[in-house]
Amino acid sequence: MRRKEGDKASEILNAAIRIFARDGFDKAQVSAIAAVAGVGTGSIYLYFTGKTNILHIIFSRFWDHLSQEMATLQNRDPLFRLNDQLGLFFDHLAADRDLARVYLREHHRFLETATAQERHGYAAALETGRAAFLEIATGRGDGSPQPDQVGMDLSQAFLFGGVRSALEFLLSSDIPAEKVRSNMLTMAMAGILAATRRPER
Amino acid sequence: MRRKEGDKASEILNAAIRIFARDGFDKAQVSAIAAVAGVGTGSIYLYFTGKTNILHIIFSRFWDHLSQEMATLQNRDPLFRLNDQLGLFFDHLAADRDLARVYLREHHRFLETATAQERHGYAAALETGRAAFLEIATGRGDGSPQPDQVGMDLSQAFLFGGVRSALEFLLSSDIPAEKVRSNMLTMAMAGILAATRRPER
Amino acid sequence: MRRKEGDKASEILNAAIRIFARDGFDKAQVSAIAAVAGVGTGSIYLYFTGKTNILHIIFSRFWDHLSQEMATLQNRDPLFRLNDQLGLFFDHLAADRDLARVYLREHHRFLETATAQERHGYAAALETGRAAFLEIATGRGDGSPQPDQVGMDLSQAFLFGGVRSALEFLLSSDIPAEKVRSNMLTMAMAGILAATRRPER
Amino acid sequence: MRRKEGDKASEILNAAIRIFARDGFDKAQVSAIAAVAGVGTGSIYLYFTGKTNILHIIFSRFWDHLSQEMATLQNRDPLFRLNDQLGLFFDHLAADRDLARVYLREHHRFLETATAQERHGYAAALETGRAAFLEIATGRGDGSPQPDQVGMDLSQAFLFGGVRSALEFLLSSDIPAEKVRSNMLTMAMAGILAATRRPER
DNA sequence: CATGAATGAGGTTTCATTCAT
DNA sequence: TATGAATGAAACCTCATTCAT
Repeated sequence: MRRKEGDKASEILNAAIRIFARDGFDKAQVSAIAAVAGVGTGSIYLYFTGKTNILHIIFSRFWDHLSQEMATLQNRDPLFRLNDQLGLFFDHLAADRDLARVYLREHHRFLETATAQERHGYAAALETGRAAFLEIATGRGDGSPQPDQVGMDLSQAFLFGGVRSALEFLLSSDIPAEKVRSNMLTMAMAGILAATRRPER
Repeated sequence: MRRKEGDKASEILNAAIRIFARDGFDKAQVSAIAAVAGVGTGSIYLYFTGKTNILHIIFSRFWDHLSQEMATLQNRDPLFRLNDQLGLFFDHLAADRDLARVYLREHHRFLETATAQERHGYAAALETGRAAFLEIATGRGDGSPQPDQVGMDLSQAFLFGGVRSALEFLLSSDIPAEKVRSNMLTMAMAGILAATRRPER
Repeated sequence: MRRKEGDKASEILNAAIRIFARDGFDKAQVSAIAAVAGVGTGSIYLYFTGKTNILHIIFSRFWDHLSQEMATLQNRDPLFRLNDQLGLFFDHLAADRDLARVYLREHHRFLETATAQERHGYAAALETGRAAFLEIATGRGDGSPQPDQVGMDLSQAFLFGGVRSALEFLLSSDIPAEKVRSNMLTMAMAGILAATRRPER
Repeated sequence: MRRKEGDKASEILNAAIRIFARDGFDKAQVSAIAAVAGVGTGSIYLYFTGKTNILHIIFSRFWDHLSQEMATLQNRDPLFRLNDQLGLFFDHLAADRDLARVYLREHHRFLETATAQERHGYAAALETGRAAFLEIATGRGDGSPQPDQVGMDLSQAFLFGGVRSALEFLLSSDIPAEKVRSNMLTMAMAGILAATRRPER
C-alpha cells in the first residue's frame, strides 16, 4: 500500500505546501500538515527539524529542480535562453498554484533564514540567469570591457519581480496561464533589451 | 504638552512600521510597538481595534497619500506620467526603508483582509495608473477600438512587480537609491512600450 | 435641569443595578455604569471607592430601607407579621426586576465581602424576622424553656430561600407577581407552622 | 502507569470544583485548576473547550448522576418519594461542600449558557420531581381535573430554594448535616402539603 | 520507525483605576 | 467637583515540540 510516489518526507512536503498556501506559514499548524500527509504529528520530526525547516526544504527542492532544468536549456541565443529560463520558472509555479502562493508569501523567509547549503539551488539558478544576462550584455557589446554588474543584477531582479507579479495576477484571475505567460515574456524581453542596450552615444 | 510631532495615533503607526519591519507582522508584539511609541500597551487600543487594524491603517494612509500625489502628476505625455507615477511609488518606499520592508512582506495581508474602505486609496492609485496606461495604448492606437484590458492590467502588475523587486534590491545592497531608481525606470519604460506596441503586422 | 430624584450617587447606583443585572458583576464595566448614569467615568470614584463598593452600597441601601419598613409592621400576631415581612421582601424585589436579578446572582458577594457597617441593615432585617419567629415559637410554647435557636435560624433561612426561588420563578415567567406572591406565602406559612410545631409527643 | 483514580478529565473537573469554590468562576484561573489537577495548563484544552465548558460539565455530570439516582427511588407514596428526592439532592451537595459552594454561586451560569444537551440531566431531575408532585396533587384530588401546573412549578421551585438555603446554612455553620437535613425536610414536607391542599371549601 | 498525548511559554486584549486638566 | 485619556497588570488559550510507549 505504497503512496503514489516518493517517501514520507515528500508526502509531508507536499502536505505542507497545501497548508502553507491555505493558512500562511505562521498560522499553519504542524498537526494539520501531519494530518494531510497521513502521518502522526511526531513523525514530522523524524524527517525535518521543525516547521521552518520544512519551508526551507520546500524551496530548496524547488530551486534544485529548477536550476537543474535551467542548466539543460541550451539555446545558443542568450536572449532566448533567458526567455526560456523565465518561462520555466513561471511554468513550475503555474503548475502548482499552492506552491506559487507559498512562493509569493513566504519565499522571503527562505532567503532570510535558510543556510547556504539550503540556498544552493537558488544560487545556482540565479547564476545561470546571470550568465545568460552577461552574455547578452557582452555579446551586444562593441568592446565595452566592463558591463555594469550592478545594473545587470538589478535587471535580473526586475524580471523576477515581473514574473512574480504575473503569477500573482494568474492566481487572482481566470486568465489562462498561457496568455499570462506570453504577455509576461513580451514585457520581460523588452525590458532585457532596454537594460542591455548601451546608453545612447 | 503636546507630543513631539503629530498625534499619538501617528506615533503608534510609526512605531509599528519599525517593529513590523524588524520582526514581521505575526511575530511583532503589540507591547513592543507601544514601547517604541512611548505609550502604554492599552493605549494602542484607544486608537486601533487591534494589531491587524494597525497594519491596515499603515497601508491605507500610505496609499491615500500616494494616490493624492499621483493625481497631481500632470505630465501631458502619458508615458512620462506613468514613469513619474512609478518613480513616486518607488520614492515613497525608498524614503522609509522600514516601510518598504513591511510593504514587501506584509502588503498581501492588506489586500486580503482590509475593507473596501481601507483599500480605497489603493484602488485610486491603481486606477490612476490604469488611466495613464489606457491613454498610452489608445494614443498610440491607429484606430484599435478595444485595447486589451487584461493585457494592460497584467502589464501594470508586471511593472509593480518590477518596482517591488527594485526595492528589494535596494534594501539588500548599498547601491544608491538614485541608481536603482533610474535603472528600474529604464526597464519599466521599455516594458511599457513593448506592452502597448501593437503586434507586428 | 436636575435629575428626576436624588443626587448623583443615586443615579450611579441606579445605573449600576441595570448594568449588573444585564452583565453580571464581574463582566460589568464601570464605564458602562457611568455612561448610563450620565456622568464621567472618573466621577464614579468621587462617590464610591470602586466597583465592589457600589455593589455593597446597593445592598446596604436595600436592606436599610427594608429593615426600616419591616420595623413598621405591627401586626400583633407574629405569624401574620412574619408573613408581612416576607411579603415586603418579595414586593421590594418584584418591584425592580433588575434589582431582583442582581440580588439573585450577586448577593453572596455582599455577605462575603461587605463590612459589618455595610451589613447593618441586613442584620437588622434578619433580627426583626428572628424576633417574630421566636415569638411564634414561644407563643405556641406550652412551657418549652429553650426554643431550638439553630432550628429557628435554619427555618428562617429556608423561608428566605423559598422567597428567593419565587423571585427567580417570577423573572423567568409571565405569571403575575400577585399570583406568585400568594402561592409563595401559602407555602411559607405552612413551613413556619411545621417548623414551630412541637415534635409529636 | 494509570493516574490515581479515574481519568484525567475527572481529575480536572475535581480540581475545578475546588478552585471555583475558592475563587468563584470569574476569578478562577485555568492555570490554578491545572496545577491542582497535576496537569499542564494546555492539557485542560485537550479535554474541555474552555473554562465555561468545565463548569457546564461539572453540573452536567452532577445532574446526570442525580437524575439517575432519583429515578431509582421507588417509594409508592409520592410524598415520601419527593421527600427522598430532596434528601438525595441535599446529600449529594452536602457530601462535597466545595461542589455545594459552586452550586450556590455559579449554577445560574449553567442554566443561562449550557446547551440543551448539557442540561439534559437537569431537565430529567426536574421532571422526576414534577411527576411526584403531580401524583401528590391528583392523588389527593377528589376529582379536580386540572391541577394548577403553574402553582406546582412554583412550589417545586420554592422547595429547591429551601434546600438551597439549607445548604447555604450548612456551609456557614458547624451544625451537623443530619440535623440541617431533617429540619429542612420537615419544612419542605409541610410546604408540599400546604401547596397541594385544595383551597378550603 | 511511528505515534499523539502532554506540555508550558508566550501574546493579544480588556478594563478598573488614576490624575492632569 | 468633574472628566476621560491613559495605564499596565493579568489571563485565556494556542501550538511547536517532546518523549514514553
